[in-house]
Amino acid sequence: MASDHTRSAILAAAERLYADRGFSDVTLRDIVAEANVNLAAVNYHFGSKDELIAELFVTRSIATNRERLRELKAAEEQGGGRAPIEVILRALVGPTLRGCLGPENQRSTAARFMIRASIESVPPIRRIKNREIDHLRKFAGAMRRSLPERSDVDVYWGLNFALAMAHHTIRESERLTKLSEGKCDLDDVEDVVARVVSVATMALTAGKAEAKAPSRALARDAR
Amino acid sequence: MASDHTRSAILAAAERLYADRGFSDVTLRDIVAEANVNLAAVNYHFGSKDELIAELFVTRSIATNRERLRELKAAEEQGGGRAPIEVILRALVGPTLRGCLGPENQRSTAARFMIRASIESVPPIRRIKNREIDHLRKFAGAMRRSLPERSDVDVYWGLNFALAMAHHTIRESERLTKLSEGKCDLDDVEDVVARVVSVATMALTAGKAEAKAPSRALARDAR
DNA sequence: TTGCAATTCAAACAGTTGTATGAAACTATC
DNA sequence: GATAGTTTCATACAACTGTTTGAATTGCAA
Repeated sequence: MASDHTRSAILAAAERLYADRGFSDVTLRDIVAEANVNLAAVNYHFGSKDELIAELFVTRSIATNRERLRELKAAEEQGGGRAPIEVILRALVGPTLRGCLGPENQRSTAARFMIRASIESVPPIRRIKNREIDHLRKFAGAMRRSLPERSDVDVYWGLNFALAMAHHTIRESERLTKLSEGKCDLDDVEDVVARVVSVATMALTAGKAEAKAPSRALARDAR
Repeated sequence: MASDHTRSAILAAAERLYADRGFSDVTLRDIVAEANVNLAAVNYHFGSKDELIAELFVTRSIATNRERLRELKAAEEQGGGRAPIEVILRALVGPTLRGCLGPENQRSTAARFMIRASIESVPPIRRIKNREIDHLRKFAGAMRRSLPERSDVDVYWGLNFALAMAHHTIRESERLTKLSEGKCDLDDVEDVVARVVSVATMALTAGKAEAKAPSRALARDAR
């Protein structure tokens, strides 16, 4: 078999362009130009544009989920099946935040592509996306084990809010910087992670006896 | 001057279609079919597709902002220039949540259109969107007055997280319903508002002496 | 080297998009 | 009721989209 140079060049170029400019205004001609391959190569190697996008998404989805689950599993094993809620939340939002924020040059194309995918929702991705629910269910399970006294509804809402803060902060990072006139430092990723985890933890533990909401100072020093 | 029947039919049809299906896959031909007008009417009345979208967005943006500011102003006047943080947050996220969630038949096309606009970010809207920062600044100001002991950075982060929870919940309402197997009731809008406001309030008040985070029970009964 | 399959390539295709045109229909004023 | 200005209409246009085609080229096995 020949080297799949062309194939992987297309994948890399497509991911980069989609991450930078979104799905809606990146054409096959943009991709093949960036990859320095012929236009027909996309259909030859992937069948169609949609199948290219789908392959990209599936690959990255598996990788991201594996990374998140690795962190989660490590935490649960260390805690004998019950990880602290902060650690679970950190495993949930940390990888994505770290991949999408921080200094320009060390942002991950893969993470930014995944955020685009979660935002723009093109047909080929929407079709696959249902699987991610199974993935989130694993986190919901871990959170329930960590907070057995909490109702399921509250846990789901906490999970929802944690993802909300992480994704929205990534999506609107530019606006937040402008609004705060640079006072909110989006380059300090670990501070952002700490803030999101802190608020989500409060959301999940407030109103209970053992609600030990991490102080703001703690969140800020956690870097 | 003649009645602007055609003009407003186009605006209404466009808003409805954009709200339902997003900007990317609604064509001018879809719009004129829905509005029962001729294809050329759009360019005759608005100049171009982009100007149609821009007019739609500007109109709705002004209306939404006016409603939010009305609630905010009322609260501040009643409190002598200092509204409780919960009330400010409610004025910020309440109108949007109420317009986008709740029973199918009473959802507002306008609100759903605005959410689309905040999600998909097409060029004509992106150009205008900077004004919204000025609008958010007014809320940031009110929040600072309400929590004078809090640092600016914390206030901006709180504002960011409040919007995050509201918008993300709207965007991913379907997924949350599926994930929770219907346990999270997205039709109970006032409960959703209460949860978002409650968590955002905690985020803004935790770690301080007067931090009286509303109990979960309070949030749930606030409807 | 010869032969064959896999890959690349330029070119063309069919479909859709937003926009422009010029004639027709309407509306109001005198 | 003729006229001038506005609005509607069918139609055409040019640009762009993803995809297909068939010939050229390549790489490898016999």
